[in-house]
Amino acid sequence: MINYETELNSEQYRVVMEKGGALLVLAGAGSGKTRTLTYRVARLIESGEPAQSILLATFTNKAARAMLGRVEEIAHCYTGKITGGTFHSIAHRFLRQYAFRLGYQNSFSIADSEDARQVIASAMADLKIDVKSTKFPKSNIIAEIISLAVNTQTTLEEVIATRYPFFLHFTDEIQQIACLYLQKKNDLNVMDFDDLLFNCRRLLEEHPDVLHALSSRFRHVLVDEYQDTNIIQADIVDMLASVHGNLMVVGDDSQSIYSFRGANFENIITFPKRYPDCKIFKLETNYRSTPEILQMANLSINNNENQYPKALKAVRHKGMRPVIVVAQNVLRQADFVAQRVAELARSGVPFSEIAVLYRAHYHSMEVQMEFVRRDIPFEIRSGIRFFEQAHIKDVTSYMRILTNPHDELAWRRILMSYPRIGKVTCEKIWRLLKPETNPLMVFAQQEFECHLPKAAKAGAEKCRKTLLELLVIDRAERTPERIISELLNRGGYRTYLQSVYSDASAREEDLIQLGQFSSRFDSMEDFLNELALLTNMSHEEESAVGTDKVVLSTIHQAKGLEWSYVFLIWCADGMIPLARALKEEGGEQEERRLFYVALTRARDQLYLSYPAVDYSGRGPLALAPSRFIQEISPQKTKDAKSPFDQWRLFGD
DNA sequence: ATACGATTTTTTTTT
DNA sequence: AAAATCGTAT
Repeated sequence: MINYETELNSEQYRVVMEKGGALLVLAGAGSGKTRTLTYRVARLIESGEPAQSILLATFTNKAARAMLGRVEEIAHCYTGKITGGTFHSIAHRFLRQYAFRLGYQNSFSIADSEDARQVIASAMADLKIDVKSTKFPKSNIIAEIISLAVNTQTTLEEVIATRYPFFLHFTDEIQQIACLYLQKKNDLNVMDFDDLLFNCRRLLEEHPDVLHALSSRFRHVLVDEYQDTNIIQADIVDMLASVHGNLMVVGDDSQSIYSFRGANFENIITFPKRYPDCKIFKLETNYRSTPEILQMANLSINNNENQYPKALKAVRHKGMRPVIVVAQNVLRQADFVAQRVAELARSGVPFSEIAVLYRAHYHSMEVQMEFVRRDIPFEIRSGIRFFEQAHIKDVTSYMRILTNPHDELAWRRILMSYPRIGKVTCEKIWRLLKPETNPLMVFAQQEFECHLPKAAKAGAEKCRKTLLELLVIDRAERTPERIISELLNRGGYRTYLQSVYSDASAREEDLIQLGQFSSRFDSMEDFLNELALLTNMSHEEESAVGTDKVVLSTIHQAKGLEWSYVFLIWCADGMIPLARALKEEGGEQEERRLFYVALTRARDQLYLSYPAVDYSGRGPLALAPSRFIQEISPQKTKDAKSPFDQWRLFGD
């Protein structure tokens, strides 16, 4: 039995023990939000609620795994039957079962952002839009526009008018592209990330029997990070909780930082209007940070309007005031961070207690180089995600062809990786293969080559041979692991890697790891289906417990995490807030929330640094401190009440 | 006409 | 670092 009263404070205890109904929990940063959610799930299980009747939506799959793992520890139970994960992965699970009700084949595959971009690019090519002479937006921008329209449930025109007004005169063309994109996705039997959510809602809306089945099943629906949900996600939640009405949403409107992908913190603001009988709880005791860090964070976020009034109380003892570090230039900034990290490490601080945060991935370059130079171990949590790297996509494309020979996107990728096969030849080949019942078998025949242009024959033959190597493997032994080893050893992929990349051996290591990782899945189909929704290997997370590394991360990816020592670099105006983000409506407030999230990650010490001069552009550019620092600065310097100290690093 | 390699530009944030 | 662009070779 868990002793809830001693494990939780009174605020948390009330939330955990509350019977049910609509519950809104406003949880400030560091107030034990995850703990509360975890104990509530444990309590539900302990009080006899069957695991399969609980749904827990979190912001990352990792968070769901961590929470459920913790529930198992404290409640000594099995949580495998709890439906947990991101909205995308939950929606995916429902759709695997019911996609045919929406006119999809249940074997639909998921297009990640790169796939989506490529389909859009091909739609643009079909429509003969000349990108060059007219300054027409690139395919990734079009993808963004289309995605935003879905996620905010507005028209394309509105999205363009509010966020991309300089493309208004292209509205017609963009509409055509969107239309063709929709059609192409249907032809390909794929859903992009947005379709997962949109179709999930459509499923519940249009099929009352499915809605009834699912909403009867989920007696308790819990949602974490509710401030970062969009309209579709909120609708899905409302519908899933409609039978039993036990819906608990947890969030902090001050930490809403995902409006760029359609998140709308109105969801959390208007929750009491949608559920007039809801009970509101506040967790406002901060256990994480020193009073000094918290004071600075509170001071900053108070400059925002339209938020729930909050008063985060610190319980920790006095600590060090946050420090603003003005460095002469970018290199000095990196030098400072590395120097300080080394000092901390020498005084016995584990590297894993330190994080370097920044607004945009490319801000981390100099620090990375300095860490390498000084042999400081670090782990980067931003930039290209593991599963989006070229070599990972290459080998999984072979697997996709094997499991589904009609997977056009996979064929394209594979074919174009061979010499003298480019866009045009690839299309020619696919035109021949598409109508076949089994394109793979046709391609594997030697006679197929007679249809091809001379130049492409050698490449196509090589490709055919590689595929044959894979086809002769016994069906039972056709695991991702086996396929990877065949590709490397007999399929010539190792040679290919070496010829294209300078870091071929590191990529090969990745592939071996990928093979091992895949063994957690029941089948290759499962593995491939889940792949698009994964960001990094959970393998790494577990090994990370034992490894001692400094974390380098964007602020976005640092959400929900904490460290004893936090460095926030590039705190110059224009970098945070990012100049580009300020152009959006409400951009400054969102950037301020981002700043708030960054500050509240720190437990003991917080360093905010910026270079006084930036040499990366054309000519030197003098930088001012972030407006978020200026607006909380005291009028007089060296004011005893200043929320921070200031150091200047100049000269040699 | 196509494919490819050298050169230039351009970086927000993510499921 | 990766993508877009441009000129050259096939």
